[in-house]
Amino acid sequence: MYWNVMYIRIMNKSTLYKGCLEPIIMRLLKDNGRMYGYQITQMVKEITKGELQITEGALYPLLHRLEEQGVVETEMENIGNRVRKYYTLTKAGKKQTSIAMDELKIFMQSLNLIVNPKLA
Amino acid sequence: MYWNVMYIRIMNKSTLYKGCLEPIIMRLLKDNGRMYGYQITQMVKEITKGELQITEGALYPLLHRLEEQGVVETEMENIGNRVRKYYTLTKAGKKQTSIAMDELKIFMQSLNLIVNPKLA
DNA sequence: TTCCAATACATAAAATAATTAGGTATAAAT
DNA sequence: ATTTATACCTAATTATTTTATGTATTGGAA
Repeated sequence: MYWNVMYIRIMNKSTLYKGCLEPIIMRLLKDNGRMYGYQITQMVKEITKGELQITEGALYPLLHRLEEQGVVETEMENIGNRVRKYYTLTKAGKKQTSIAMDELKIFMQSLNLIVNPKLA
Repeated sequence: MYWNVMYIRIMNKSTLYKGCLEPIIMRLLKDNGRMYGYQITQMVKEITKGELQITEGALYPLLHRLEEQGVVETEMENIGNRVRKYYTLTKAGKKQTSIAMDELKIFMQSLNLIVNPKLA
């Protein structure tokens, strides 16, 4: 017999990172090589001390899109009775990640110029 | 007689700042007191050396929403035969801007923790 | 040993926020 | 004279995310 359990989800502390999610994930994959979805959400939460929390509804469709586009490739791994789906950057994906990181840095610098105009 | 002229618009160098536009505008209004729409687009372009370019389609509806919400108030000014619409933060708007700036800073720090994990 | 929380995947509807593409008009520069 | 810059605006579309689901296994606490 199976009972569906409701979980309360408090995931969005900020809506600021629209558009930044993709480069964030690419960066993590670049640093850590091989990751699965749930691991990505946990690592982001840990690194940012809970400030950035990725919702599954944003993450999984994005990962699937990146796979479609050839940015990442996947392999399944059986953990007991459960299946994990690991994601790795492809060669093309690594190139794209470098470009994305350059763009992200420029964006962050630009943001900083606006928020901290004195430090220009 | 009137001829409609087509302008070529190249405005989006990055789609990263979705969600950041509102705090950016609030920050500029806090720093500069009284600004009109076009001036905001030009200042952002100038400060960021052309990296961030706000489209009018994003800016004006956002400014109107901020006015509706009581974050900003407006006054018209006649410049020759033309009308300028100046925006100023309300008292409530200034408070909200402080909060938005705190959030933005935390967001930027979080981004930095992900992009520069060694500097943690 | 039963229940809850955590792990682990996924999708669909709705909301949000931007781009793209138009429209109108004045003033300055070429 | 014509183009570019200034200055406002809106609507349709696109993109991205939240919210709300659904399914299922595993580990720990009561």
